[in-house]
Amino acid sequence: MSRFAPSPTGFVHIGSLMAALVESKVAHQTGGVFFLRIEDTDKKREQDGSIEAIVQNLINFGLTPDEGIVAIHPEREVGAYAPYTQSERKTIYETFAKFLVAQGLAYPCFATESELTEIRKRQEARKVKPGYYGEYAIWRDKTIDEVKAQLAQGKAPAIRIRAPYPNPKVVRFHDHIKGDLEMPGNDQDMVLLKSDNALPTYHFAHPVDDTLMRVNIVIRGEEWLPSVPLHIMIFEYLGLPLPGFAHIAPIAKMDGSSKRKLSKRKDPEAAVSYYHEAGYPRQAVIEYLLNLANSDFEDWRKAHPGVPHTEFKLKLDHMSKSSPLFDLTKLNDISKEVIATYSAEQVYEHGLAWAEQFAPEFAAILKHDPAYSIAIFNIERGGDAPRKDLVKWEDMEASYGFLFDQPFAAGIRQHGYTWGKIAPSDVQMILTAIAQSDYQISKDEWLNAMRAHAEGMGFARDNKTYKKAPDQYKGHFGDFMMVVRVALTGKTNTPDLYEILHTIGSERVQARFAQALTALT
RNA sequence: GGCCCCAUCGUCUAGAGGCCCAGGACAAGACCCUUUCAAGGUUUAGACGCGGGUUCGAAUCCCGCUGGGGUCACCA
Repeated sequence: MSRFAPSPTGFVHIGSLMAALVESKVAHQTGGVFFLRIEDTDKKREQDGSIEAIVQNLINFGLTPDEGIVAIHPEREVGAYAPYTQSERKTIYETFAKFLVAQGLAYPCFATESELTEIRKRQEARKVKPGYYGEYAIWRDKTIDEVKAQLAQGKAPAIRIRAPYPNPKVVRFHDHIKGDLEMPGNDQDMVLLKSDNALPTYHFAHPVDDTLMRVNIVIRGEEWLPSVPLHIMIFEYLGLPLPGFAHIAPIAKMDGSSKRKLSKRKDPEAAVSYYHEAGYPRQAVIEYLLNLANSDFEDWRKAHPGVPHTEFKLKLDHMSKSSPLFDLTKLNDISKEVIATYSAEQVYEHGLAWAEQFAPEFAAILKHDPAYSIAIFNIERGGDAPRKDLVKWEDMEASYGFLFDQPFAAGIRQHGYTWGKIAPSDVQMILTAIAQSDYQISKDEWLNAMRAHAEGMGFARDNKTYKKAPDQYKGHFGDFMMVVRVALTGKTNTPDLYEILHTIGSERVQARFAQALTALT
């Protein structure tokens, strides 16, 4: 049983997606349940619509939770341990807090914000460690009457834990990623329940909820590592069994000469939505993340082509202890490989889904004649050497748009034809000769026919021949074919010409040759 | 600054005392193939942060240093 427990701040970080991925995998490969719990105890930071965004992102990346908040609507909540939204669990936390107060393990604190900053200043002046502890914990040993007096004035207390001071015992625990760890025990009287709304802090909600919801492994970001002693203390005060822990190193990037955690403010690629918008197939993002999590994933992928990544067994103890640098180039490579495994139908389906959301005009073109679109995506696809030129759906129009009439026409209007070093008169000669030629023959026959044309017009039959005596030729066969390519596509780099010819059909072929010819005169 | 974590090619990493003058992938270079491009094939360059131990033997174990990161809230 594992959980993904984000707070609804309107932003899903790529590191969170990594955590959710690891959580879901670990739960599923041990026959457990992966659920989503919303940690909305800080009402100030909450953003409208962010719960929907979280669920949607999880669904987009194929990490739909089994329980908890599982869908946007209509039936949002599933599972036996509801509610899965912390603000709806208030009485539960209060009950646990009362239990602690009754035992003298927690106490009400009426310290104001200004008193707290005052304490901090004093600690700074004395050069002692900051915080609410020992002699600085001004409400630690107040009498019941003093508490009642505040209450009578209508003041609401925060509930703080009574930490052992000055000699907390050393905490030893095992982390499934980091290994055996030893840290000084907590001696700070941390807040359990907040004064303004009596909602719990993360530190308190985590032991309570994860126990009640039967979480047996807590997988979360490494930023929580320093507060593990506090958490363990709360579990012990409450008399609850400890879950397992696994702390994931954050994903970082280079900023000048220093490394830092991917930042929500500075780095667009920190947002999970970035990948969705750019049109990276979800499988590519997930496989990239899997590769960061367990680097032997790529060996597994090579050995098991076509097998869904859900079959891959993730090993927590193989995860890196240090922060990896995010590498967009590597993601692109993986994405290219992923798309290369897709059938033409799949490319059409995924590409269209992306375009409908982010490029509606191109979507309309794709949908106009689905069979034609699929035929286009079928060029150089399948077989042992599938074409690997598409990284993400965002690039689809640039790479394949010219095979559709409207984008082709628009491209010519914008850039015209780029004949390069071939003289216009030669271009005309080539096109005139080629325009009527038959291509309803095998590829080899067609290429031979083209080569014959090329040689007849003074082009070298191949690059090698040309290089031996460049002065004797107008160019080599490649130069000749480039003229055909540009006339047909308006571009200098395209997939295989023979396949293009057959895919776009003789009507378009004729029209395009004719258009190029008129453009010359 | 205190506490904690971490440290192998540019990047992600393999490596659990001899299998390692350190292996793979991405990126870079070269060559081959080739109707352009993208691929594909072959190939080159590229790392154990430093200093001490332990040991017949250390990338691997221990100590110190250095460097990087995280965290020190009534945010999560």
